[in-house]
Amino acid sequence: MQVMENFNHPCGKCAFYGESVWQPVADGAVSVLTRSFVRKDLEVGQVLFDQGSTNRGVFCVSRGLIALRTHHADGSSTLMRLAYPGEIIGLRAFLRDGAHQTEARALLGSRVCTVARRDANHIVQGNPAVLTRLALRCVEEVDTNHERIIGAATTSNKQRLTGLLLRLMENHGERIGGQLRMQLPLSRRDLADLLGVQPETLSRLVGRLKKEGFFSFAGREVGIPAQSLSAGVRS
Amino acid sequence: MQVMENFNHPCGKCAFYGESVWQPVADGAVSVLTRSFVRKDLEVGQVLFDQGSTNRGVFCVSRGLIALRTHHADGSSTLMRLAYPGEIIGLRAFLRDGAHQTEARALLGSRVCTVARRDANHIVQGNPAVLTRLALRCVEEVDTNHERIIGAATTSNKQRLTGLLLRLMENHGERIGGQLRMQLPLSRRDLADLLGVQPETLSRLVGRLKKEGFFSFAGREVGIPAQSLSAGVRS
DNA sequence: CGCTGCGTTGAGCGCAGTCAACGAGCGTGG
DNA sequence: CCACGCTCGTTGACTGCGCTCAACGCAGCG
Repeated sequence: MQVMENFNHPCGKCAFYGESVWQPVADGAVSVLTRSFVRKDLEVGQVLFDQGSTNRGVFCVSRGLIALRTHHADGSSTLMRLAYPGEIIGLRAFLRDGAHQTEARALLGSRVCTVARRDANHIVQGNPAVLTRLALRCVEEVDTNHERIIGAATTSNKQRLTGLLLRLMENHGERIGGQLRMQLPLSRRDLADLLGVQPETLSRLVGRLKKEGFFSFAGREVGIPAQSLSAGVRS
Repeated sequence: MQVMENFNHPCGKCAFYGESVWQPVADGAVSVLTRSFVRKDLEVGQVLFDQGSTNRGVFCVSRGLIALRTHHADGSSTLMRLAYPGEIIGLRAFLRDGAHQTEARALLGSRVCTVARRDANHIVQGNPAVLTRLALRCVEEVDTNHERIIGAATTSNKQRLTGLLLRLMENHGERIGGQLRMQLPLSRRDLADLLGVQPETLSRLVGRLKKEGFFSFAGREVGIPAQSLSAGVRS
């Protein structure tokens, strides 16, 4: 059995310790890590970092849900990514030592663990295994983007909305009677942004799904038959 | 003035030596690098690696143009990326030590330099600066994907085709009289794939651009007024 | 009370997907 | 040599979806 706790390590009690990018840190470096390790709780809607701001460290989501959004010159915005617990955010800006391309905002009450830039750099230089893990996170991000690009090119908006709702249901759904129900963590506008369509179009897509009967909608409440998810739906 | 050549280093005579991911390799490690360094010339249409094949090393484009394409279960495919000289390909599969998600095929006569997987791993472990450069390449890939996703969500197909043609013109255009001309390295189908539209739609987009007068098309020959590119067109 | 943001609905329209047909170019094989 | 099949690219006709503008209901809040 794998060691799942390490009481000296700041991530030692985290549910994602095994996959933590800081897990390889050991010995003397642990004290450097602990020194600059900050847990920060975020209210719904609170901003962790702004688009264009300079990176202040490596951020790891510990609890809740963070939206990464880029704002465009014309005032519109695109929701690029949802970051769940265990995921790293702001990684690109950290690695290139530059400005954040996205804004990070809490969609739910959240906790984010930060390792300050200076110390994170120091640790990374002394421990290549950490850099390896960071690079792998980056690779995963490319994978996610590829899936999104391919999805946009090969599947209809209705299909993509269905897939998105099922994925959200996996993370936020609870069984209530014969139904799986969730409170959507996203506004309609955010859902539209994720699919790359206009809010009006999203509203019509939702209407079509509702009419087809599988999904039920009431505001941000969404429900589906309870056994649907276990039936091999891909994340 | 920066040192642009290093006769001991296998990349020493390459035009992209300064930015090479192997540039930090020095001393004894250079011999390891040199030992497993292979230059391979590719004919038009030749495949460097297949989708699903296991990674054999780190590939760097030295000359020509490589298309990275993913094939889908239904037989269709999506052109994910064009790799120009100086760019690394197959990086994700190398970092995660897994199968390639894309097929790499030469669109022009090309040269690709390969460092075999085993030695590349060895070098990376002994030299964190190399891993840092690899991670930065990965970050750039995420940036490119973000631009593509944002472009798809915020601009029309006609605009995106225009932008794509201008970028291609920067790389392949030659001044002939009062015109900038190029031979497109891509088929119509590939252009359509890059934009995420059907071939018929691409044909009509080309037709519309031709009618508007700025671009001229004759098969794969494309021309624009010569002064257009210097006028601050963004890549 | 009016303001603002969110979400929905309706009308109109342009564009992209789909299916089909066709021509040009090219290599193969009789 | 021509016939044939093939890929590539274009064009036409049709359909339906998504964008745009507009109006409206609703809730929260000053």
